[in-house]
Amino acid sequence: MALSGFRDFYPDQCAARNAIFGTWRETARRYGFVEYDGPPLEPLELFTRKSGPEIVGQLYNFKDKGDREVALRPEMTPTLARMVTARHKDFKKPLKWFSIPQVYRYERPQKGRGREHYQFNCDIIGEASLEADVELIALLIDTLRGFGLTEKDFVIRLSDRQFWTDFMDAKAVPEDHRYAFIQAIDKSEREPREKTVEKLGPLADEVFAILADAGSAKSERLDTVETGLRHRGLQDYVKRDYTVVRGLAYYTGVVFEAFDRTGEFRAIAGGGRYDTLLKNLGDVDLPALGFGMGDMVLADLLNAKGLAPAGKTGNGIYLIIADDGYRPQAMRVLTRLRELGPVHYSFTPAKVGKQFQAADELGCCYAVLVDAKIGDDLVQVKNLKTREQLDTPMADIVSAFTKLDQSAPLAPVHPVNPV
RNA sequence: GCGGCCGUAGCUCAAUGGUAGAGCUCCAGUUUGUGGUACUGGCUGUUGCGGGUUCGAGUCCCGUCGGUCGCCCCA
Repeated sequence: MALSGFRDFYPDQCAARNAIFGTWRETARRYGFVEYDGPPLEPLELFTRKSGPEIVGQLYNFKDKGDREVALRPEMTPTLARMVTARHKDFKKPLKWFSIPQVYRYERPQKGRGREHYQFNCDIIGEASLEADVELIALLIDTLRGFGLTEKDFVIRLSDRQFWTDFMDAKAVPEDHRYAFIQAIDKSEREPREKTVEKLGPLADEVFAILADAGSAKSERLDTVETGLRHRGLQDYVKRDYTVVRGLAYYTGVVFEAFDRTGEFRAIAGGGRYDTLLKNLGDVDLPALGFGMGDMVLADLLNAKGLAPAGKTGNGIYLIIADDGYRPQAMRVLTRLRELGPVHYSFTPAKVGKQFQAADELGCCYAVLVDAKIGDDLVQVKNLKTREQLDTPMADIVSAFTKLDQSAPLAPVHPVNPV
């Protein structure tokens, strides 16, 4: 059995996972994002520098054989920051990069959360304009739409971290209370009101008024973002909600989280602007923003909506050897068929009926039968769905497939698990 | 780290404190070269593990390990 919190991917599950990856990649590329990757193992210090020593409790970390403190990456942003700051002069701004890393955390597994998952990361670096925020949120929306989800299924809750920073400035909240203040807002939905009131003190009434009526609080940034999304026809996918602050300390501007409308699942995705992070980590002053989306909550949601990508593996062509004496000639046919798509055949002599049954069970669309007629370079091609069959010279094999292809597309020529 | 629920065949589950079973899956057949159904046969268990109560424990009790859901946390 796999370690607690880790997953085995049997072929059907692997195909389903790869289908998710496929939609992620396709959508990112349509937005002009390019893919990058980094090492799964990093110096421990890379993560403590960004998040403080407390994070170690949630990491898979250890000493390697060279006595180096290392950790499996819990997130992609520090790696991205390192890669970008090291070579940022090699790249024209803004950078639009995405990645699908497997990330790890040492926590007790629960629904939608294991000790590893794949996280679709999209970041724009080197662009201060709010147009980038609009573009990134649009990409998030289109990604979810790419799975067949609609505005009835999910909503992006939009907020502005800077709004709260300005608010705390205006109310002269002392520096050492600000983290707790933000935390209290973050938890206000899940905690009893009295507890939040206690934490917020005299500002409680004002804060609750803002949370209850997002329209009462001014944010030009959110006005601009909402207008930009309206121009794209995406206004129904978002809702202003100042309770979203994101736990992370490093966000500086517009932040957002994607939730399913039923509230049954935890957040599907989250992100925002982190304009000062690259300067703090790498001493390169570049504005940046990004989001992350995990595969587990997404898969749970798609399952619940009946939108899970088909995990069926198989199909292709089954090569039937009518008599094992023709096996040598059949191998020549096999090589030719392999140019067209996935081909299966029996490794050992078997009755024709058995071979047809095997073809069936594998979900093959076509059978190609080799018998005595191979002496005249003829093979029998059969559509296993319609049961139609015909003899054809090997040279015309492709047109035979086409001829027998009634309604279904010529499945064998399409890859089964596109990645 | 804390709490609820659950551990019986590969899977889903039965079995009043009294000889551990079924369905599905898998494998092999149903006589000679055309498949999904049907039929026949076969494989698989230290009932998670360790103690205790009892004439007798899959069943009751204690512990432990594992799973799952939630809390904490969420970078």
